Amino acid sequence: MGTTLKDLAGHLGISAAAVSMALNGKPGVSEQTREEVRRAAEELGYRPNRTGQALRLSRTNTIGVYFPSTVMEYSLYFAEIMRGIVAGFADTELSPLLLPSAGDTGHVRDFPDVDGFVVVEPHSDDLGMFELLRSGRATVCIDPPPASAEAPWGVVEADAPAATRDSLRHLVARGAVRPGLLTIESVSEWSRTIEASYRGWCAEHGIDPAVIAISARQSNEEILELLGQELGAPVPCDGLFVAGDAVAPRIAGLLRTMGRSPDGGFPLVSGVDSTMMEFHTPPISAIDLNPYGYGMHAARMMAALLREPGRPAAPRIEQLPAPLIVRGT
Amino acid sequence: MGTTLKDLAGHLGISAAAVSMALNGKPGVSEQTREEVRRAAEELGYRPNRTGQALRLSRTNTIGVYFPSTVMEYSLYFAEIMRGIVAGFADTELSPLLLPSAGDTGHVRDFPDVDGFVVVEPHSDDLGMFELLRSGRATVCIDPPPASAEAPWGVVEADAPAATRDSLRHLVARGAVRPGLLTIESVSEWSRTIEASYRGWCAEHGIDPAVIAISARQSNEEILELLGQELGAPVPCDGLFVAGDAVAPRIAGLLRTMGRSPDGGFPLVSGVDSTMMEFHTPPISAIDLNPYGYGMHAARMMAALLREPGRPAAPRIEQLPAPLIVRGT
DNA sequence: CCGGCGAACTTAATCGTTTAAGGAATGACG
DNA sequence: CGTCATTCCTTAAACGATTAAGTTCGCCGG
Repeated sequence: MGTTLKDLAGHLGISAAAVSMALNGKPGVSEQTREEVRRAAEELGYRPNRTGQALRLSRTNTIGVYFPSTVMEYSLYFAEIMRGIVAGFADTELSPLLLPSAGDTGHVRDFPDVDGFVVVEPHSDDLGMFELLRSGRATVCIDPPPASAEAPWGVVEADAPAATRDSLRHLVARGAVRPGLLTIESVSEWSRTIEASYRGWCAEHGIDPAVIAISARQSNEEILELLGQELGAPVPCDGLFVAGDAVAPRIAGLLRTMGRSPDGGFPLVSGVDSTMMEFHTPPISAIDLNPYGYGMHAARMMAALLREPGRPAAPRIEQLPAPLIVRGT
Repeated sequence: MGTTLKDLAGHLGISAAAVSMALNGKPGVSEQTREEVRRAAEELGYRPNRTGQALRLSRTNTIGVYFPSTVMEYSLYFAEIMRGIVAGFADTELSPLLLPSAGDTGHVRDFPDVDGFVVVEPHSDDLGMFELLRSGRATVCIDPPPASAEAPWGVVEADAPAATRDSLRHLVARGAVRPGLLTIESVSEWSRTIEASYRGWCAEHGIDPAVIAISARQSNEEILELLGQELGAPVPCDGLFVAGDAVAPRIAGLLRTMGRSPDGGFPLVSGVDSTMMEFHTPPISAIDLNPYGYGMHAARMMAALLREPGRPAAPRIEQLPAPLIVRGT
């Protein structure tokens, strides 16, 4: 094993307590001793044993990262969130631990010794998430949880209403008269907010809403059928805001078989950007949700919350900008 | 806090040591007492404190999961691996901890208190990976590490040569005369093995190899240029095995602008399957690498290795089948 | 000259668990 | 009846850290 506090103390001929106080900046040791201890610690490569600390302080400095398994079903977005979380915790004293999701049974089998939870996309159909929020431990959610859940300590979210309006404006600018909305699920607050914003926008503009709701594993034939209905309506849907990760290319492919294309009169906006949109032929305009930033900010917020005493009176909410990236002609 | 061993002991009027022995199946307590202890533990909801255990046993039951940041750059595959790892550890006593990657500096800033590492795709350009393998702790790699690295304890890998041959055979069956290989990186043993297998296959069949090497963030124009060269060769490349995650749809899009299509004389096989291939228009044949299974098996292997005393004499290697999923006409 | 005080340490307790060592009771056996 | 092994439990130490509660010692003021 590595150097322990006792090793250091023995080496210096003083007590372990003195070494601890010296290293942690606590009063009770002379400046001279403190400096000597620091030097020796450096020299012997002393690293405090986190387990010992955890036991003594009853604080593990470990954060569970939880996500419903559906989040990853079809997702580049998820990988970026992970990357952000890892990066965000990298310069704190905390470490992210991956938790199994308990979507079905609703029982998080065994709460590990963690100080808090980062919950990625709390979906209303994920029972485990409710349990985590009820646990009383620090929680930061990436995207807001449903209203029926216990309030989290903090939330990192996108400005979905603005993103929706920007997207619709862009579709209209590209010639759409009755832009539609395609959603892939309705269990996240994000997609619910988007749908509400879309309907609000339609009401404002006197447009009959065209909402196509599909699921991730639905067949192309079925989706084609749904698309056909809206495209063949009296006032045809002639543009789409696709709210879901990695779905827009799939829709673009289907539209192509109907003789429609993003650069040929049927504009498309993806609600979630990724390299897939950037390098698609033709490129697809998209909302940059900055998932890496989400993860990063969630981690930072968690670290900040744990540094403060107690839990905040009201959930801390951080809204990240979600700009529209315009692509193609 | 929860119920402790001492609480239980007090409740039963016996010593904490007896309770510990009873619960851990150690000899030294009567069967009757053991049963009483079990019942009381159940009743009071006793869960051993992992920190206390960790300190005493100097074993944290926590496993670092490490991956080079490039793995996630463009990847659905990665999300599935994560899901597998989480699921694989879910019914063991171990928990996966996410580690920041140290690709550039090569210094894993601070080894956390973990019993081992699962290294996802050890890329030869990732210096942090070398350090983890040198640490002496238990390591299981998903995909083999480069030969220059310290040997890992275990490896979970795909049968890449077989997958390559299957893919080429399929391309030929679909009419290709000179099937080419498109790779997106050359730092993984996986892609190196594929390239070697491809070249071997070409030699066997008296075919001039057509290898197109691109990088994930290369522009479509540049890739178009490279494709043009091979498609305009004296013996034109007329089919592609695309070794990389989520790249095939992008290539399909580019080929379309050249008047070629997977279902129109230019067959395509993706080296990595995902829902993107399944739902692409037209669907794209692909190798099912079963990333979820990778993660799962890596986790299981790690748990098994840690249960055995010492490290295995030779690296344990587990090869998972990687069948070709044929799609389209 | 002594009480008191602050500085700079040390000692010891503590967090929750495991386990080696010790001890009381019981039964077997010579 | 004494000895010895066996069973079943308790005591105590240990893991590595932090921290409350002593313990010296020098120094200042009265």
